[in-house]
Amino acid sequence: MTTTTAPDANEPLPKAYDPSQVEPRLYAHWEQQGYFKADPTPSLLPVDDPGYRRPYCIVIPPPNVTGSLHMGHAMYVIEDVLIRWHRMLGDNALWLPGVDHAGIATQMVVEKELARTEKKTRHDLGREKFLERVWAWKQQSGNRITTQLRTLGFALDWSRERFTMDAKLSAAVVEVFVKLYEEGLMYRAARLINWCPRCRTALSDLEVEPKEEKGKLWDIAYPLVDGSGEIVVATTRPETLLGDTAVAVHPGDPRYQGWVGKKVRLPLAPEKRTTADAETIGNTIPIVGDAILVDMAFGSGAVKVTPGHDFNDFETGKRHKLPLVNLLNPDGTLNDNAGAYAGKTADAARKEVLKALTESGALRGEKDHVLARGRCQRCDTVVEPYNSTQWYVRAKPLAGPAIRAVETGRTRIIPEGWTKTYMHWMTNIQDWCVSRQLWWGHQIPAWYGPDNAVFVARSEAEAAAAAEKHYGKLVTLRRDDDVLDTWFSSALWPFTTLGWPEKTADLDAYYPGAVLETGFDILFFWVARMMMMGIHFMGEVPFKHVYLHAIVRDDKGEKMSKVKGNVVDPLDVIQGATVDRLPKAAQKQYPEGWKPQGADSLRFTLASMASQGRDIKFSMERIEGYRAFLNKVWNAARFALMRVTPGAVRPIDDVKKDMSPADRWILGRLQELSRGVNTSLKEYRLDEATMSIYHFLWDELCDWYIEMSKPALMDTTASPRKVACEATLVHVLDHALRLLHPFCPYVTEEIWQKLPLARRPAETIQLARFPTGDATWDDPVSAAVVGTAQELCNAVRRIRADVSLNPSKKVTLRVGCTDAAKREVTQFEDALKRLANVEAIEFHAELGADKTKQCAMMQTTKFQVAVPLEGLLDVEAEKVRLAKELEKAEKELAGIRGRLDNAGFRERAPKDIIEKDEARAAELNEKMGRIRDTVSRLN
RNA sequence: AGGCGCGUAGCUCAGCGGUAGAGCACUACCUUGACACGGUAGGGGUCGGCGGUUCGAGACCGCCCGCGCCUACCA
Repeated sequence: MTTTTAPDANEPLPKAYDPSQVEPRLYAHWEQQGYFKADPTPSLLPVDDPGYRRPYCIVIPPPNVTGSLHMGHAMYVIEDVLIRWHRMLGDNALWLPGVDHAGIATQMVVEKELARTEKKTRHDLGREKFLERVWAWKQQSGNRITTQLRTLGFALDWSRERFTMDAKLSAAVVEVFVKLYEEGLMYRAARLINWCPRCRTALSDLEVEPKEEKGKLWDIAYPLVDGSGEIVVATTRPETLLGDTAVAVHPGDPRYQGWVGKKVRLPLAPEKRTTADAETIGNTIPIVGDAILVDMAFGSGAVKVTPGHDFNDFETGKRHKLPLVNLLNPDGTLNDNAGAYAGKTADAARKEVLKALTESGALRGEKDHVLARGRCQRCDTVVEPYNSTQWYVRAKPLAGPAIRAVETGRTRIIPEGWTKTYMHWMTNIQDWCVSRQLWWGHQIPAWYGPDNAVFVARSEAEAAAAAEKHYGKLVTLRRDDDVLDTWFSSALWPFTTLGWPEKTADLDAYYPGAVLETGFDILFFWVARMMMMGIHFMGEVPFKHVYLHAIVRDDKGEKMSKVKGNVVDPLDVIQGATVDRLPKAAQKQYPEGWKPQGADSLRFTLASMASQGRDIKFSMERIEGYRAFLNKVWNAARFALMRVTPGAVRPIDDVKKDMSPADRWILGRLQELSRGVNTSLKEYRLDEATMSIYHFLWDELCDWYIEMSKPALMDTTASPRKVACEATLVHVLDHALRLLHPFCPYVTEEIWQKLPLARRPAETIQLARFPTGDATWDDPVSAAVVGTAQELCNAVRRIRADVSLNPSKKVTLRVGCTDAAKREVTQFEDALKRLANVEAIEFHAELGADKTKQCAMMQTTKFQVAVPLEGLLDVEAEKVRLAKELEKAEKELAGIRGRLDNAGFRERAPKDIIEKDEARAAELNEKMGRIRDTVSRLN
């Protein structure tokens, strides 16, 4: 295996950058060298100790252990950028990797597999054998995720990799459960929950997705028992009438004055129904008055009340002490309370109920109605409100401190707009149902005695001891079958991963984390709950910042999902993919499949799109564009390595006196860039940072600095100017690569290792200091000089293009300008000749008529530029061209004039704005005068 | 129903009180000794609509239209 990071410096770089030749080799080397491994020791020293290093910790949002990364996960690049940036700043950075057991999702996958291959259910196997299968599945597929994370180049400390079901983390979950129980924050209660009949488990509110569908609203007449009339109720679920235990009307409704207290007979309902309290009731139910449930204006103003199968009705039932009739079996079929309909599914029962009601004449109307039904987030099955006994976390006492932590700024949410959403949810928080009727997960540490007395304990032995004390004798205990919601263990992730409940050095050094970075879609699921648990168990917030990034969508803006078939595997982008692996929509556009783009291109693209909006649309075109950018950077380095004298260059401080204005300018720009990148990163503006790096490297370094430096670099002897130029070029590349490194670790490391640096500050670029800007290199004077040269160069190029002069044809230049401008420009004469392909430059104070004859002319702020065309000049075309220039200037001047002529503007606008406008107006006037002059000479 | 967000060049998106920007795409010319994954130049926008604040408004305020998301409810 090749592990060298310092390939032979004499070996020229390949002409084009090929990530596949670089990335796997470098990652293996980095990991082997332990560059990602963190050590808490320096952060445990006193802050004023010279060895102290500020901790900077991010725990990864754990992906599903048996899943596979999709483009959304590739957004981890944000965390990698932050970690690499802080490590280079000298902070003690830890990025802690790990995976999550993903209870329902994983169990479902294994159950499906079991059904497919062996035609068995988990019950056929039994709990123990089934769990063995899941663990085997986890072993088998668990590596895929970590391989993907490595391929993306992430600087994760693999020595600290965690899994939510590790023994230690599982023990921590039990510890939290027991503590919450002891504090009265964990309780068991019977109430309606969301039940997925397919998964056969309870779900939390957040795991239910309401989806609109077309349905019907039926009117059904219930006859009064005393025969004095009937009451018509409306319902979207007629079959639930079998579970009705009352009809509610508004107490103030004139239509029903005196009806409250009367009884109606439920059509179709069996004569004996068993309530949740194991009492038997019949099929006559009372009319109750309820102002909360009933809206007089809706329908008939009378509502059937089904406490067993509707959340509002459940509350109504409590208010009026109504019995609760459960109609459902756990699999969603109707039970004996449904009488003749027992054993049928709800849908089948509905049809029959409607038929029977029609026949009896009780059905009074039917109309179309749009309603939203909750569906299981995992399997899309319609979720039923279902009465059952579950474990709950009392949320309000935990939410209070989590609200205050954000109010007081101990945790800051970025972008700020999400703060309001967080507050709103926290303020209206409901108790959290945490038990799930699954097998894969953390089994609830509760044991039940013969009389169902509950013993919550850290172990079976502890529970047995408590039971013995309670009963005064040994009894057989039965453990709670259920497991905890996956998000319950995820909520503990920021501290259990660091060793809690043990007091570890990691916990001391790295808690609270610096930032929690994730998609906004799990703000409630995860972020809010980590806040509550972190504060409660650690006494301190789990992280100082919460950065919520936008969601990656496909190129049409749709959320990526397996169902839609638009999921993109980041590895397919990095390594390339055959056409059959592409999303359907992309197959037409890329019939040959995807070419490999490399991890750096993907990383840079995602970082550049990580703006503060809500959507990130996946775009292959942009990735291709940034691959071209990295190739450009590669070639700039290739050029430098080919041109620079072999051996180490001098440090820039040694050659300062020999530097050209271009050298000083690019060094000044580098400082400005360094400051800008740090500022942007501090505010999580990765998009801004990538844009400024891109602009610097391509537009300023490649297009101007390198081009301007070529004459000096081509010197055959080691002239002072050449030495200074080489030092500058290598220094700028060194530092620009460091700035780019957090985004593109591979290409930057590969190039950096080959640079002939004066001083190599570290064995890897990821441990080199991140540039923060050194103001002593700021040089506005040189910047102005370069600006002047660019102005002249641009004018010549523009003339060439405008008169369609072959770019390869050399021209002579006549320039009219002040002595000062001439002095500036002559410092770049060689470079200018190259850049504009000019043979010779004649300077004049003023270009008179004799000098502009047969010339194409251009007037810039500082220069009159004339290109002699000896008989080639098309006078008419030239007139048109100049007229266009004139028009452009006139338009600009008109705008400024409009402002300057406005009395209000002159009175109220700041002075510097007015002065700027006046100066520009004067410039434009001068320019226009010269253009008019030129035009008149053409005639 | 309430909340949030978005609507700027063909596409994707920055800008958020002082002369309309970038990338990609497009057009013309160019195999100049790092790079055709390149170079040079260029075209293209009454910044969703209507009002208001201001000397000045994509930018701030109000209303409206369109799209998206979240929360809650809909017998």
